[in-house]
Amino acid sequence: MINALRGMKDLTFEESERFVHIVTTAIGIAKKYGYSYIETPILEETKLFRRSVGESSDIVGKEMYQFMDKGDNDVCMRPEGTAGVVRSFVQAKLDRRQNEKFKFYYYGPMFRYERPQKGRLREFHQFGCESFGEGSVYEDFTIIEMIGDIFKALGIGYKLQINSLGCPKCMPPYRENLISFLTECKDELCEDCNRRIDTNPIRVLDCKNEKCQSLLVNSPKLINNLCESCDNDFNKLTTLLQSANIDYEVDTNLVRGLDYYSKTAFEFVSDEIGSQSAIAGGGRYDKLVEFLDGKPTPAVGFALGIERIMELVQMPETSREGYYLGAMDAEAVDSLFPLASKKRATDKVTVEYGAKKLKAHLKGADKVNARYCAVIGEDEFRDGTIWVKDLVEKEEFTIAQSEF
RNA sequence: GUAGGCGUAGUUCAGUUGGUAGAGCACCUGUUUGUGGCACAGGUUGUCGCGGGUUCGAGCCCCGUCGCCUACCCCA
Repeated sequence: MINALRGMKDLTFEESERFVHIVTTAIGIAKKYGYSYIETPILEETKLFRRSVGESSDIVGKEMYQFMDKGDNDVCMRPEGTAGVVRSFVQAKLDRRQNEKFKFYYYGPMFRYERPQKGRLREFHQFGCESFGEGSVYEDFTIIEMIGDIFKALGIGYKLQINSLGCPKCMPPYRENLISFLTECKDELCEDCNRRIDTNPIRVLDCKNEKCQSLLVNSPKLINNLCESCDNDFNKLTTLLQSANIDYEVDTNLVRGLDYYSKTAFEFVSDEIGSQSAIAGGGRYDKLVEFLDGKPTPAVGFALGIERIMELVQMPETSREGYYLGAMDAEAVDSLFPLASKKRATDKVTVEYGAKKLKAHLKGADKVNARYCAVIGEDEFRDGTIWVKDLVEKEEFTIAQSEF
């Protein structure tokens, strides 16, 4: 027997229904916010992710599904969605159309070569949105509000954490500041953090090590060292969230795992799904379009993890629906098909091809959760009629096949 | 990559100090020759993950291996 690869899952029945429910709910809301669908390839040149996601991230450092294809191209299964959308945006020269806004939503599989655990798969699915050309913090607010709408529509509880990562004006001086702080207490920090001081000092902030965290209480906070523009935007964002009654907490240690974020960063978390608690994350990435050879274009985006959300949504109980058609004698089976074709114009129809006893048909109708069980037996076949039973109201009647 | 837990029927699981495997659910049949869900009665289903070792004898003990889960790391 051949099994699915490690960290990859098949979805069927109730699970696949839930998956589709999440995607269609998110699409409906994204459309109301003016987003249109973008489909980009799953396979991209590896350097796209090296340049956008960043060499220092774990995603690029050790989690990429990367290989050489038959044409000797260095390619990679996308580990996240934003890079491909931005690449597409630049390739279509939409960056040249300054003053225009572009809003895209996407969904599909992402791949990261990690150890699977609860809420973490090697192939997983994200729904995401990217908004280009709008530098206003109102757009950051609107995108957070939209995610809130999606979770509300799905009936999911969450906590929202926000932070500002600053911009090229205020981040570098802060970074230097932080490095000197970290260097001073270097000996007491964990091994990983010592490595991070050189590779990505910002990441020390969200180290899970308790001792590190206790030392970091006194570390300089970026939120207190923002430039005027970043500070104004962050304050505006919190004001907007408050007036919209969206609860949030400022998490000064919230650092997104991808290098391209600046200014607003946010994460939606749930405490009901194990240690992989982020159900959505995103932020502003005003410099990424330039990094990928486009004209400077501000942008904000987010992605939500469909499998993680699947753990949280309850589907309404399915009710009986449609028709089950069967015959009790082999020669009557043929006459089911025109009836099925006709009914399918408006209803769900299941046809049983085998001749069976009435009892077996009734059970069959139960099994496919049909509302009506319709059977042609000996009498009905002779008379050109069909027997129909409403399995909910327990009413039954026999009508001409032409009236079915 | 590291650590812990678990692999027995379609499924959820039990299986004593080692004596050639069991239950619920599901499925099939019947009680009812044309009336479902409920009830009752019967019935089918296993390379005990795989390979080796110890033993008269291994689901159980030992070694190895593969897989799954959880956690670290990191992230959606």
